[in-house]
Amino acid sequence: MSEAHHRKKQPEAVRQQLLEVAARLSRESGLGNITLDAVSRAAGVSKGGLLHHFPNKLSLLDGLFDDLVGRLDRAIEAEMLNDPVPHGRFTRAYLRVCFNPAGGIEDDEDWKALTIAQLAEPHLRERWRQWVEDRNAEHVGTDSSVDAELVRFAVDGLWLADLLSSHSMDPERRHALAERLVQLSRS
Amino acid sequence: MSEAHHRKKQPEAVRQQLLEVAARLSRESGLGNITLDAVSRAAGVSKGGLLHHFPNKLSLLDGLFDDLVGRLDRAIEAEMLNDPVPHGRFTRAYLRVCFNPAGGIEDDEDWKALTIAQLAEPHLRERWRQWVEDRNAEHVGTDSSVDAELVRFAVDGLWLADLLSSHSMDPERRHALAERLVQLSRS
DNA sequence: GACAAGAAACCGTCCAGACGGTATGTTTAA
DNA sequence: TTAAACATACCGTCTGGACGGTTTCTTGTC
Repeated sequence: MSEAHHRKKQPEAVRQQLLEVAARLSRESGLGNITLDAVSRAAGVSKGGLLHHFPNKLSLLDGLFDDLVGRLDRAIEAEMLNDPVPHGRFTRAYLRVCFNPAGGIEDDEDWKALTIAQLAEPHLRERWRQWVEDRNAEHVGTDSSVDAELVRFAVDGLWLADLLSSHSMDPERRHALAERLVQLSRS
Repeated sequence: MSEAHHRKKQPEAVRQQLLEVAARLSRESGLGNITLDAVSRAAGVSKGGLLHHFPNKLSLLDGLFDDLVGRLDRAIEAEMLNDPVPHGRFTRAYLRVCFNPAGGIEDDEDWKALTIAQLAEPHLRERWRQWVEDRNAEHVGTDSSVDAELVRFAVDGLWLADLLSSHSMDPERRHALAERLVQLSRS
């Protein structure tokens, strides 16, 4: 008859907590190396409790993906609402969300490392592929120019560099680069 | 008294075979999920044999990294020898090596997936970070302009897109993009 | 509003298999 | 003969997850 057993039930909070802990642990030791034991322990939940929310390990990883993509989608959508120019709108929103340190998405460092970890898992890489494909198809009318594509590639590259580099880039240079990319997205 | 025991000894070939198999398996199931058993079995070597070449799992992963970076360095260096213009030379070589399907590096698909997998492993991510930093420092005199940096970012982004997309990009568009990037590297 | 009754949200235990690694033997090459 | 290049057997630990309980929440009924 443990104390934990008697605490108030708060399924959504526990679920979120599990996802956050899993994300943090995967940053420290790699997504493939996290264990249900470690996640549940660090989240203050029994393994049975974890397995109640995510019936197996794969579904936990999928949950991580869904959560991340959901936040990303919402952040992009919010940015797009502030942009009156249709042409290249999605590309600019993508740029701003990925570019800004903590712009639109919380846990900036965390979610980058998490994304990379997901790209390494073949199953989740396929889901990312699908996401990119869907986004491109969705905005094919406004964001399919060569320039727009180039901008998005550069954003991805800088995103990668951000993840790798220990010290962030020179802010001024960073800003200049961002301006230039925005300009390219309008051409 | 197994057959394998009696075959001719060829340590270097076995070592290379182990690395290749490990790379292939990591593409199929993720780098963190490969096992010594699976690698040794698929390579036609006993686990003891594998552990003779790589005393533990970490050293196998490091070996994978060393091998990949070595090939990358050699391919880049070869490209640089063909380029008479000093300014932006490293960036163009980087571009050509990463851009060309199977240009300079064999097993094109394999090594891309492997790189991503390595970026997911914190320990190897640090080693990649060091590599990038060293290359940038080495060519700081010729390849540190904003444009050069932008080109390298775009290359990384396209490299990522290549990895994700099932069907490769339209060759014509790809070529146009490459031309443009080369041009940018000269400015 | 009371109250049964089922569903949902957990907990604690246990286990079969997998995994990394060791210890030791055997064969080949120098 | 010696060292390197393998093979075989085995061990301790870890891990996913199945399972049966216990508590809280929700819902329908009166």
